[in-house]
Amino acid sequence: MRLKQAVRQATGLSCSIGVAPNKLLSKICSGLEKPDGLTVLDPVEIPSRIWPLPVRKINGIGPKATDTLAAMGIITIAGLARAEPILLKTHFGLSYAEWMLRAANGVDERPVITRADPKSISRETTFERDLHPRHDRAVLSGVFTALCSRVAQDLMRKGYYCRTVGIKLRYDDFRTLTRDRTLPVPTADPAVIRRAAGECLRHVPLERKLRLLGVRTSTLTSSAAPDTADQSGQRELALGTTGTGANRREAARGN
DNA sequence: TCTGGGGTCCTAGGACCC
DNA sequence: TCTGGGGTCCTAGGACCC
Repeated sequence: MRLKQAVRQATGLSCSIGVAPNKLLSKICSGLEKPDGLTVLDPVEIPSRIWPLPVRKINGIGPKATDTLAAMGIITIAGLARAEPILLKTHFGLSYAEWMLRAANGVDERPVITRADPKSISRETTFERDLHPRHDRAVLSGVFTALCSRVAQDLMRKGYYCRTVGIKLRYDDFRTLTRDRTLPVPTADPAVIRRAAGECLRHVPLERKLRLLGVRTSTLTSSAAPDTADQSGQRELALGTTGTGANRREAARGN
């Protein structure tokens, strides 16, 4: 209640809170008495308060899994908790099936983490009208370069370098595809990112109109350990002589 | 309920290494 | 020289979340 008061004082907003033995149950509980709710769950109440809920309430079970479960006759969390493990496994694979069963039984051992480094940084945009790769080439090229610049700015502002650069395309029929390339050396340089993204673009069909274009960077390292151009040359050489997989593959591709 | 812009995690195949 | 097992990295796509 003090937390709710503090939020209201700081923001003027109400909030709903779930107090439970773990993150999974807290998340479910936080939604049970919206708006301005405060739900406290004792583990012994799992059968009475959690099991009657639809499976969709579990954070991690989305539209697809909900549909598949419904087709198996499983609607509630109770039904999921009782489900035959082998049956779940055939539909969802071992690890997701095991996770589902644990979740349905209120088991969740994940630690609370309040801060984590990002895994990827990206920018994307949907056009006001679908653009054709050939007829609207100039516009697309400008947008593409701008996206690369914004991603590079984001990287620099947040203090990261990326080693993998990728693109995302959505066609006018809503099909989405991605391509990515991994660089030998981490970078936050807009020109290097633009070149790598352009390379990705060459490996994609460009006959249809495009609805969306995006640029993504991943395999991030923090600013603590960037390679300067000079050092990277030496590092390349050293890797070449010791023979890591990555370096040999680069060599095989003619880099 | 749909769309948009940002993310995370998982799976799977291929290439390559020891 | 070949085969096999175990492992990593890269790439692509899908499900899911806010």
